[in-house]
Amino acid sequence: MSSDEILNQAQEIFEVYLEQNGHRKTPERFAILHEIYTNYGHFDVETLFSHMQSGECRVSRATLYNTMELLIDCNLVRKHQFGDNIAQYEKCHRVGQHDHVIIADSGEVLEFCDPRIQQIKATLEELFDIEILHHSLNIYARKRKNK
Amino acid sequence: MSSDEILNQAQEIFEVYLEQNGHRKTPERFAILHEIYTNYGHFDVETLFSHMQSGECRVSRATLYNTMELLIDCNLVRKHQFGDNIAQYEKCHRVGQHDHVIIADSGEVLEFCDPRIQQIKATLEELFDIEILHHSLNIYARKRKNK
DNA sequence: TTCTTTGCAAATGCTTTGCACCCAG
DNA sequence: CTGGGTGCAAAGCATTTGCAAAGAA
Repeated sequence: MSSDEILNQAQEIFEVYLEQNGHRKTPERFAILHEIYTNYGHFDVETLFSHMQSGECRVSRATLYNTMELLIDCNLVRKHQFGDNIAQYEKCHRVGQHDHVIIADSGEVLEFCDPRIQQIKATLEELFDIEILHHSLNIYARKRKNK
Repeated sequence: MSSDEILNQAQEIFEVYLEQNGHRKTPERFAILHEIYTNYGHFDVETLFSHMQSGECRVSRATLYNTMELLIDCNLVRKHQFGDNIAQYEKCHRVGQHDHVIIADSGEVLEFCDPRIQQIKATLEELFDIEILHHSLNIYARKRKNK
């Protein structure tokens, strides 16, 4: 599936979500979705804000924060807190469940997916009699120096 | 090992750490360590602050934040970010590596330890040629309703 | 005495909120 | 039209910082 198709699907999902929840389909909301799905893997609100300031549709920080909540609510975006207190966001439509390796020096974020996580979750659900909603696994590491 | 012994060991570790790194052994620092090791599992700075205000040794928030860094540096305390942007801390001397289940409704924190995490980490170190420093795995769940 | 540490209060930086104006429905 | 949405600026809140005073070495 091309990234255009992914964007289109995301827009459709967002539209349906907005309709079903009685929210208006404003140009700002779609501009934000478009920006996110066109340009980023992981990002923070400030980056998004400054990029969109130099674009055609300028939105305020307030609108960005509002819209992020909507996008999170309809599973088009996920929110992370990687240690510092700047929230990081990530688009997540059709992106398989994965986890993160954060490189200490550079802040670079790698992604991986290990099936053993699912096994652990299954064990926990039984052990604690809980229903797992989601999880976050972050590995903090540094690159090996000696080759 | 009793909790008194754990406290004593922690104090000793802290003392050695302070000496070796040219930090002074102030009463505030030991009062904070004592408060943490006597009273909490997980806690945030504000809780610690207000509890210590009503105690004998009153410390400022600034000192609390400073001291938390020292304690983290010598592995007597760990820092978490469970989603919101209030940092949560946890004492960790002689507490085996473990991870967390956060119950959505109540905010209750359960602990667990699964050896498969270590296996995953070993795999990742090889895969990405990195040296893993630490990790954080948080499972967000809700309690099963029907019994 | 010396120089780190403390405490206070002000500053910072991310995020939220209040409110007047605007526009999707 | 009408009420939800937007932008702006102000407010909130956790955390950090500057600086004078305190006190550990």
